[in-house]
Amino acid sequence: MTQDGRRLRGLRSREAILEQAVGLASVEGLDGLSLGRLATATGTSKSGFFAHWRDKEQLQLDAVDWAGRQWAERVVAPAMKAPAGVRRLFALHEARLRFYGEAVLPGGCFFFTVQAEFDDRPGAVRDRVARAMREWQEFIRRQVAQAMALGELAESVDVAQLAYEIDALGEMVIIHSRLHDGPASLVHARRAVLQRLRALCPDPTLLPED
Amino acid sequence: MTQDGRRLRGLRSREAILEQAVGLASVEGLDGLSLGRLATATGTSKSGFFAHWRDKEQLQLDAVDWAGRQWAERVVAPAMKAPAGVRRLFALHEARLRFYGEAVLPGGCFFFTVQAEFDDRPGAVRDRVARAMREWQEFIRRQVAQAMALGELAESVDVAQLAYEIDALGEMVIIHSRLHDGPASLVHARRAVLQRLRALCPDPTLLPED
DNA sequence: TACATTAACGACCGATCGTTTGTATATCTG
DNA sequence: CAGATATACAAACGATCGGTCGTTAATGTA
Repeated sequence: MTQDGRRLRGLRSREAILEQAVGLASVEGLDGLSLGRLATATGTSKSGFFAHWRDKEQLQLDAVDWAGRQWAERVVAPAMKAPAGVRRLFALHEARLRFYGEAVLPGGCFFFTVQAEFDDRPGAVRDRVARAMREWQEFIRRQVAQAMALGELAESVDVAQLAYEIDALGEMVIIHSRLHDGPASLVHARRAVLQRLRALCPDPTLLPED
Repeated sequence: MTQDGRRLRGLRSREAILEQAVGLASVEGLDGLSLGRLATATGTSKSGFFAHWRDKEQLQLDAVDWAGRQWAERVVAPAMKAPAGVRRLFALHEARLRFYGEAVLPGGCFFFTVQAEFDDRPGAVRDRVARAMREWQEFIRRQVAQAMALGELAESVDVAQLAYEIDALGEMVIIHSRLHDGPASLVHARRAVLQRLRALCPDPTLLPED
């Protein structure tokens, strides 16, 4: 298993295809994305895909995983550098907004598009997406709980409730920024969470003023 | 223009088709919805559509209008019965959650699905959807401004900011309730807005406690 | 009554969909 | 080196897509 030559080339093009697939799917969805257009975008042939994946659904499942890894690297990892507690919680929110603002994906957010697409459609893809989103929300809840354990959030805080609000305010940026106000919604989403955390934090100086 | 017989039958089936189209589109989107499946669902033939609409896009535009009227009747109108101010603002939020909770549309919310579908796709449908959503958000902002004018909200409130938060918390219910926690997200969304309004209202007794 | 309009249909069009098949070739394994 | 494996392709499959055409019958208008 020297993993080079033919094997390595296979892995490389596999990754390249998945990257393109995630980008395109962030715009038109995982089902809206057709193999023909994906082939054109990657400069390959439709039939070549079936050397890597049994059918379209397998490719979709791998695309979900790839997008999850990208999110972990570009959003979660940078935020984890901040000290645990409300600062890390807010860093997480800011990292997400930065990911959107920098237009890393042409459609803004892969998971948002795919959630809206599959939330009513049973199947393996929906299950995989749901699991990823559950893990993400569980992760936010852990950060909230940790901040509370550190005494950086009022004891009256409902963990699930606050986690829900932070996630909702972040996710809605996608729709609002693309359909109308553009960067203004980024500002709204940032301030909404910042003010909320400052109001609940016994030591507001841990967070920026505005 | 006696408006009966042939003419009336045309209007009736037109409305029936649009109702089906909005329901189906709330699940699979306006483009995801195919004319063949719409024909099956309405018990008519594909080609019959072209007696009512020039092409698929015209049907999509009318579907957007139809969904807007439904929203006005089933969400806005009931809320307007509440007295102006924070009570009407919260009634609006509750009416929306009721609309979702009662599953009036099989996909939960037509506009949510269609926004996610068209936010990156230029064209007449996108413009129509964007206009409808702008009007909706402008409407929420007017309710916030009115509540402030009535002295029912602290003067420090940023109108656009609060309106954004209320809308975001309401809209995110669709994804969360369908993909994982079900009715729990309805509770979260209700409490989030209720607590926010109570905190900003000089006379919290105007609003329910929980 | 005579004529135009309208709703609705079945049959069919070219394009595209996801997928299968067969083939050529480069790379690994023994 | 020999033989299995993996990458990638062109060509073609049946199904479905949005849309056109010609027709039929009921209704509206004169």
